Amino acid sequence: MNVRDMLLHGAISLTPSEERIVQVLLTDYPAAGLGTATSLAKRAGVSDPTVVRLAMKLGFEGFPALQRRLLADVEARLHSPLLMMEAKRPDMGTDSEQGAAIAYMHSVASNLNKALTSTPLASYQRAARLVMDTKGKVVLLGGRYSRFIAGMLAAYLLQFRPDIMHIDALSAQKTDVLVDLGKRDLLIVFDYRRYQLDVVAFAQLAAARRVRILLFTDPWLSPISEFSELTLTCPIEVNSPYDTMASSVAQIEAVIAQILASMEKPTRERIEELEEIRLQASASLDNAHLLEDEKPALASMTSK
Amino acid sequence: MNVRDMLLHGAISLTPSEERIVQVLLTDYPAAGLGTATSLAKRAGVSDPTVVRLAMKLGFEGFPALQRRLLADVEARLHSPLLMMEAKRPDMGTDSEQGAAIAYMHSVASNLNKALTSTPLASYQRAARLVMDTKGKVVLLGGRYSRFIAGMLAAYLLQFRPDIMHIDALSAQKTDVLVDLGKRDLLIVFDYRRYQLDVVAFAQLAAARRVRILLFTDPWLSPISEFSELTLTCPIEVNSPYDTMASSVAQIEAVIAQILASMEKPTRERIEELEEIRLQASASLDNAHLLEDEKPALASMTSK
DNA sequence: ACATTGCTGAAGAGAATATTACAAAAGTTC
DNA sequence: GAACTTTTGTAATATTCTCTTCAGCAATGT
Repeated sequence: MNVRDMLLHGAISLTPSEERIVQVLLTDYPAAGLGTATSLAKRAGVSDPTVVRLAMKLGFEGFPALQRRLLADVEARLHSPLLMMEAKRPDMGTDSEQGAAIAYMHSVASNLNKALTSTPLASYQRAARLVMDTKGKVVLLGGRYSRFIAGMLAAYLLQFRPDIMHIDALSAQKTDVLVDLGKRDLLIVFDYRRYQLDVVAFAQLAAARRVRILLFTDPWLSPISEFSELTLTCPIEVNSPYDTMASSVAQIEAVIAQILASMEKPTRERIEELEEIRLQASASLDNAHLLEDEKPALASMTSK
Repeated sequence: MNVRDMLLHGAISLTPSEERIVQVLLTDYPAAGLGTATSLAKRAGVSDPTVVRLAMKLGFEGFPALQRRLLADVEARLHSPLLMMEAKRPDMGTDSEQGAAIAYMHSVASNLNKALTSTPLASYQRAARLVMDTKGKVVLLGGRYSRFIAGMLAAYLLQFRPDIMHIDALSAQKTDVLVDLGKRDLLIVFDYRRYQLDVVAFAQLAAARRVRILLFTDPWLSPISEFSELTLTCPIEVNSPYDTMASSVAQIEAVIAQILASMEKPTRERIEELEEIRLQASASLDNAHLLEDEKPALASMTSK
């Protein structure tokens, strides 16, 4: 079993600091682990003994042992047939001209795959628990674009628990919200690169008030990560001047899925039923269609 | 210049022992050089000082310096998209119990792949043209969840053309907007299943006023498709009581990419520059971090 | 045959790194 | 809110690694 799988599916419970290390390691796997233990520690913002402890927790004799295993992985991967193909990759002409949209979709797909391999299950579990165990309010906040993601998550969460509050546009007055927040509350903040000053400032103020913080950001990490309780990262770079948010959306949906899974059966069933009913209600709305088309699965585009 | 090229095309004359080292290094590049100097020496059947001398001969300050350079190579090679795909491999029966989030992500990934193959390029091109050729206003509207996607698209479009208007919550008063709309205008509407009555109604009224309609919906088609000018579909079903919106997000981003691609160069460059500048501005925000590590590409977070 | 030059490895000094021990801080539980 | 457990970082220690010095060795030229 290679180290990546150990980190992703490992049955070991990780402490917050250890989780940060794992995150760094997975984001830049395995290179991040091939330097010294101290360099890895610094990158993860923890101390070197913590790195060593993690190595031992994983069953290695010490950090060098883990490193040797990583090296074996590198070797294996660099000799894989895929890499040979990679060497002579033509780079596709799809891009430049006409097929921009298709090229873009491909690029998003590979981005999503990266997301898949760089966030361990434990992070989702923690996020789910963090949200559901919070006794006080849950406040959501996002940046210029990411505020829409915050909104989505808020819309979902509303169905699971009370006291959800989405701060859409961050005006000066909105800072007043902070007055009512304390250590029993949770701030979920989305801050992807070109980290917004006002968002960071808000989070900082919240942190000062001991509000717990769940941060969604990119692998470069928003400054907020320094005082967040849990940070979930997600790759965002695609072949476009803009970053993609598709993976981020998938990520919050995954958190929702995790919450759903960790609920007691009765609760979950109630919600599923609720959703079922809504679906049927809407279906009856346009029965007409359903009667005409037996297999709508591939009907895609019509026009006039 | 990477180390391999230095070894291959380097203009340095090598002693026999050094040549053996180079050979080993090239045979198993770069893994052979990532351990200790002594281990490499042993593999080449020479002594460690010889390895050190070689490193210096190549212009490095010492063996660790050479090693750092090798690491950079690894990173570059391992981060190619192709290898990411290979690394993912689902395996595992993660599903049912604990791994809900991971299972969900996989499911989204396959959903996205489906999206990739089910919308022809032509649709994106038409959508792009429709948006950019509209002389009048562009109004965006979505349902309970999809209104966030509408918001995102609106946020992007605002940068490309004037007269963008996002109707967030659909109140009775908002219908008044219709008064000002006519056949020179465009309504972009998102309506995924459990098609919302009010959204459908609004679209219907718009259609009656000859407003052109661009519809984003699922393969089962919202009733709006009957009077829309162009319909883009996108699979949404995943293993969860809810539907995913990740692919929909990817889709609108793809439309943006297409718009960007079909712009005249000057316009596009202006926008790309704008984005560049924003990015740099935010980068300088945490320069402090980047200075510490030699390889900032992934250097990400330090603290305390 | 001898001297010169350059290559190489052994050994050890010095530096960097990993690890342990301990104490402070944070979180948890009653 | 106090006692407990857990987690984390600091500082000291132990280990490992790099690199320098030097002496032996081989090749080449005189």
